Amino acid sequence: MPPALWWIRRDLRLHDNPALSAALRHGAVVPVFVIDPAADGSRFHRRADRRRAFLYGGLRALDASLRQRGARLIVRAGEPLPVLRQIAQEAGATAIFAEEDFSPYARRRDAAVQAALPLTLTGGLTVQPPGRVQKAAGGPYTVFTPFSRAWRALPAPASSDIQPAPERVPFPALALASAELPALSASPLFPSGEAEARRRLEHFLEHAAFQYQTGRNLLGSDGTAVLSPYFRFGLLSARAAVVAAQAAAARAADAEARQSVETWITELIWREFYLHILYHFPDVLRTAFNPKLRHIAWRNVPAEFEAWKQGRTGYPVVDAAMRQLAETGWMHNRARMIAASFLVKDLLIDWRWGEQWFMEQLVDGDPAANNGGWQWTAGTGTDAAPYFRIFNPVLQSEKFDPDGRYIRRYVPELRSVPEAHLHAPWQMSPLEQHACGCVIGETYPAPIVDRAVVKARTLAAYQHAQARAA
DNA sequence: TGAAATGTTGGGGCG
DNA sequence: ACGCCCCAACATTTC
Repeated sequence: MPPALWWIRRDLRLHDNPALSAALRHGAVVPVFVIDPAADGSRFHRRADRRRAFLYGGLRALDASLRQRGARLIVRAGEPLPVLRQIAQEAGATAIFAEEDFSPYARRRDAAVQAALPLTLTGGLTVQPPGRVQKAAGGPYTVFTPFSRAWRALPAPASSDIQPAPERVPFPALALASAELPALSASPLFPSGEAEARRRLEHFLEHAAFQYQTGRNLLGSDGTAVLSPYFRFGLLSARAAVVAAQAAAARAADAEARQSVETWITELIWREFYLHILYHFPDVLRTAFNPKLRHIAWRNVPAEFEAWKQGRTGYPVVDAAMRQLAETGWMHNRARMIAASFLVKDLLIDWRWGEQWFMEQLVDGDPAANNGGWQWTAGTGTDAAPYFRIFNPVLQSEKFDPDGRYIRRYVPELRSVPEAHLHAPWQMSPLEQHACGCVIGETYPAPIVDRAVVKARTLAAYQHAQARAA
């Protein structure tokens, strides 16, 4: 049999990989990754070197695993179609297999390749592909709860559905050139690779998963799985994760622990929901899903946007969140909601500015999930938070960082502030400020907005937009 | 996966 | 014993 190309994009794994399995059934396999300047230069990925470093680390790990199995990864840079045509010719390949992706760019790219080359797209990015979860009357869901009900009503994946990593990957006896991956320094917090992803999943499902219901909201503790970067590049199969979580739920000690694991599965369904939404409504990347909220009179004050990005808003929990992002390339989910709500509802800055910044900074930055989260926060999206729902950063901080561990970890200027004042340090008297060495306006910024006025301002802007659209 | 204002209820202190 | 008030706790409403 002539060989097949396994075109790798965001499925950097050997286990449970339908594209790889299809290529293996075809014959010898040439694993290919194309460094695509159009994708790398796009609005969301242009400055995202941290994410790129994680991707390249994953490719190096994949190459090492492939070499243990008799194959290797071929890396080429250029436009996908001519590059694939060239490699297919060099290898004498008669088929190309790839995992289907659903962003508008990915769909355009794949359609162009498919028009010229024998490319077969497989599932694997999601447990349920778009189109499988449909309303009874037909058409896509736009509200999460019924979507999740329909998702759960479908036959659950079983452990027998999960393909283990192949023991050998037959590779043609050819000298195929491969480019060096650019050297980018990777974050020590997120060692890349399939093995690390699986270790994290196993560890989570043995411990934190059983207290996930409450633990996931506590900013200062390790209550979440921190798997998002691994899902982002398919170092972990969502289907394998669901099967493993179902097994964990079955061995849970009590109903509460079982419910916690189910809540984590619900988060995976949110991931699928937003991938489905992006597939059915690609315009969400450009404008609000809700047509009535497409023309909000944002204030968009550049200095305030800068303060938000740098974590210098004067609101400790917001600043801790933004500094966690800048320092580590990741942010706790609860913190994402708080920081995003502050940008949109308190500063009245266009949610797309925040979406863009998150995409530049996040190791796990994914257009579907990130856009879904921002539109949810802004109240412009599918199943969105109502526009009048405005987080109070002080209350959120008291509730979800009660001992201030999160704030103290990321905002060193506040480390010596007593717990009672940590969430709203501007309320300290001048005497108290000097006593703990934190002087508002000098060593730590004064709040950049007065929360007493933002609520009315934001409600007016949203109501005005709605009235104009009606 | 909100916050704040307003309304309701019921226990207990007190004259 | 009774009515009155206070107030915490909870429910409802509003944005």
